[in-house]
Amino acid sequence: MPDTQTLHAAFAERIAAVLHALEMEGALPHGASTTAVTVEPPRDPSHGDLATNAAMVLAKPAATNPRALAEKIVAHLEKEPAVSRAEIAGPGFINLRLADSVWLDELQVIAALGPDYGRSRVGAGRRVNVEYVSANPTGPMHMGHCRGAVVGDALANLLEFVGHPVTREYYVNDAGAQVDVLARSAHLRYREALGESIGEIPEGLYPGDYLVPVGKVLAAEFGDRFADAPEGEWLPVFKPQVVHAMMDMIRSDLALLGIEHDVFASEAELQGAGKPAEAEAWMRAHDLVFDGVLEAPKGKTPEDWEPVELPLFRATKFGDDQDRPIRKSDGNWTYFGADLAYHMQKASAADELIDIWGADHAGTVKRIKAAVAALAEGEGRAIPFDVKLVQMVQLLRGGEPVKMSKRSGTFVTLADVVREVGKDVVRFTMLTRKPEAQMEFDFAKVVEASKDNPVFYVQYASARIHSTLRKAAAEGLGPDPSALDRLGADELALIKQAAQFPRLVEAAAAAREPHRVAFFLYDLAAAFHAFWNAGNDAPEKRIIVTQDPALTGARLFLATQIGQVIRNGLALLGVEAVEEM
RNA sequence: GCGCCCGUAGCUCAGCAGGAUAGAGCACCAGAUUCCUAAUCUGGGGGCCACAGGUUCGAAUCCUGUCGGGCGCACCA
Repeated sequence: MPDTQTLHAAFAERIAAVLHALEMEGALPHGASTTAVTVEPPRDPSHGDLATNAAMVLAKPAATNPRALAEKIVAHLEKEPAVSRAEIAGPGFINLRLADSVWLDELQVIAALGPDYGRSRVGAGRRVNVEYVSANPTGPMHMGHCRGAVVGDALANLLEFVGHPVTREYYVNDAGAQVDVLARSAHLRYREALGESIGEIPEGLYPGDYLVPVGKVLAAEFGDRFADAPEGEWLPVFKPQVVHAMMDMIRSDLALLGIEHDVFASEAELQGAGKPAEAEAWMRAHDLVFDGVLEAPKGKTPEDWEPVELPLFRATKFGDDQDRPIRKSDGNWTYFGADLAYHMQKASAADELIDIWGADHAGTVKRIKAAVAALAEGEGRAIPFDVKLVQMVQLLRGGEPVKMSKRSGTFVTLADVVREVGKDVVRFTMLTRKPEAQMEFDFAKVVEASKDNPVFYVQYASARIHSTLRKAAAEGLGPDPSALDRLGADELALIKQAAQFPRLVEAAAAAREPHRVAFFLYDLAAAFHAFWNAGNDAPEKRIIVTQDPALTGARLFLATQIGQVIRNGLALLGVEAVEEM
């Protein structure tokens, strides 16, 4: 079953076989490196369906010139039945044109594999842990979290699709000072629920209304027992409860986007289980942590700077600018100290790690990468680790910036946005820009029903295909592959474009760039619309040609498979393919 | 002062682990279209890929430096 063999991979193998044959003939030296040989579709379709640089790369080791070598390669390739033409071009490229049957067969492959078309095994079962969102559990999700959530989720989908077992993980920062603030804020709401007039929420506490119901729950559970009690009594009781309530809220916000994590890792539990201490011991045993004194920061020295001896991780040994403290002078773990232990924990159950962070955390990338590198060195195994930084999203409404401030509690929540424009629009839009570039999200534009709006444009292609199928069915016509040879050049071009999907998926997964799928879909939708539009002027080019059922069947079959590829691509993005609009 | 990201058409952005003449959309220009397969279509102009070096058969892509923009630089999270 060639379910993992993409068309392009198959041809890459055939070309490799040709090179091997040439080696046996003595035209190529034994053991010449072929790693630089590429087999890929040329940018300009007039150059053919596939091109290889083999002759250029291997000319030097073969002690000949590229064109001479190319001729030998071409002689072999021309014998391949699937190759209709092989020619030498430019400095020594070999351009291949594939037989039409190859593409028509690919259409059948799409039909046979359905939702699995594009699935691959290149991930080879390597376990990947993708940590994303990880918003502090101090309030509802707002739009600042949205992009990372979508990018992380789509990336997880993509990695799964190419054969990685994926763990979707959320790190809950429930051990720091901000959750104390949260618990204090909740305590105020608790007193409010007991009938006390609390007035303005004091500076430094969370003012959001979302804590009101939490206060009521606490009041119902504890009565007035903690109303006037010292903080030391209620804080340890309130904190886990409030965090739990926040996480419930966050989970339901994420569910609106169709996001569900496999693991919620609690920083407090991690610390409670002594993981940071274990990590420190391991690091000390490997001479990766030592007691030392930090230099004052260069450039701007804080007034209250004083040298203190702290346990430091040797981050500089792994490319960071500074060694990093893992514990504070009060003995508590630093955020980094806990995070280091957390990454060790993740690495113990995965072969590769990916973190999706907001760009505001860019400054801490080096230290965590250093930590994982140190772990890898200590364990003597490679631990591939990527930190993807996601830039902030500027919210606009008709071109005007939407201001939000967490302090005043007027931030735009994710739930509001999803309610206003819909999950699919949010998800797709977040993927229409590479994550490391800033983007704008304009409420007016993302719901526009026009060609300028990629979400609409792709969805419309899907809807159009389905409406055509419905119309055909009403006339007693349906997809039928028995006369695919009736399809012409325009149709073949469309198939060729759709057939790039498996290759694109692998490339997007390898580069960890799910946005490539969104761009691919936009291009494919554009090609389909152009195909469709040809029928406006020339009725014989329409998909449904009532007087020619055989041709109609073939075109409906084609349209169905294009729709399948669009559906598969959208599924990776977590967007549903609509059947009508 | 240092680090990270970005710099591609007037604007918003792609550019597939280095490939052939750098691509889309918007805007602009010129045509077509009132058709019903609703939410237009076809074509065109427009570029020193920020700049300068380097690596090599070949660079928007990799390396170094410069300039410009954004973000970050605590024992914070």
